[in-house]
Amino acid sequence: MNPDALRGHMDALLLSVVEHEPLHGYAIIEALRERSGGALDVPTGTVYPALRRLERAGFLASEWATVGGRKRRTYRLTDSGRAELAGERTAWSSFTSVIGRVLNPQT
Amino acid sequence: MNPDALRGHMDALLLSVVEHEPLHGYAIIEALRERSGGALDVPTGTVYPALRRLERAGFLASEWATVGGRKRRTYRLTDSGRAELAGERTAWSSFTSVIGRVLNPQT
DNA sequence: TGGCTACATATAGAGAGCCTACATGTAGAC
DNA sequence: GTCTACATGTAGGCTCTCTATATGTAGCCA
Repeated sequence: MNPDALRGHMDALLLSVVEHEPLHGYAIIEALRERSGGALDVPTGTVYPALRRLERAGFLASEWATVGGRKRRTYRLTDSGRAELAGERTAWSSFTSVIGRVLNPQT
Repeated sequence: MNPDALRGHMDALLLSVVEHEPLHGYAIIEALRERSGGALDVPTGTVYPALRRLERAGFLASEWATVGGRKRRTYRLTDSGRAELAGERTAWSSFTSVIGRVLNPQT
């Protein structure tokens, strides 16, 4: 998967993966890999800064937990994040529609 | 349309628009606008450098023409570009499939 | 005891592409 | 004489994703 293709869609992916259950960074990466059938293997250098950015934006909230001696920062979706995710889904839908129409026009 | 969303897809858009007829930069911008129903309004500062990049890559070839006293640089798809476009279409298809599955998983 | 793997987070710096803003020029309408 | 449409191009900035590196715990195995 070409990294550039993900530009501007990473936020939606991250928000959607914590929609129904709070997850920590490492688990988020695994969830993305599983949901995509292995196609998405996002490096930690992408995910951790992105999560912090989304928290700064108010879409996520985090708290520390210690599980089995290991520290985790667990992220959950805020109300604002939930609204954002809905908007991202709509945007994704119209995005694919527009690009699809240009790429494969039925003449 | 969020500019970042287009990242990595611009090449496919440009190649697809000159697939069946050579066009010059200005006309390419108009064609993108028309094919997208007005949703895509790509600035010249994006298109002209991108076209040059695609020519350097061997996917497009250009020649100058003068029409009505105005100079145009007309771009046509090369054989290599045609192959690239086919690849981009396949990549687009799998890209939307993967992101769509993550964004809206049917549980 | 030492080494390896899985788990877990984080930052610095590079790379690349799309954008804004600006520069330049012709043709035609009013 | 001014404005709009047509037409191309560059410089610099912005932002996101990636690679590479750093740090540390827990558990397994030899």
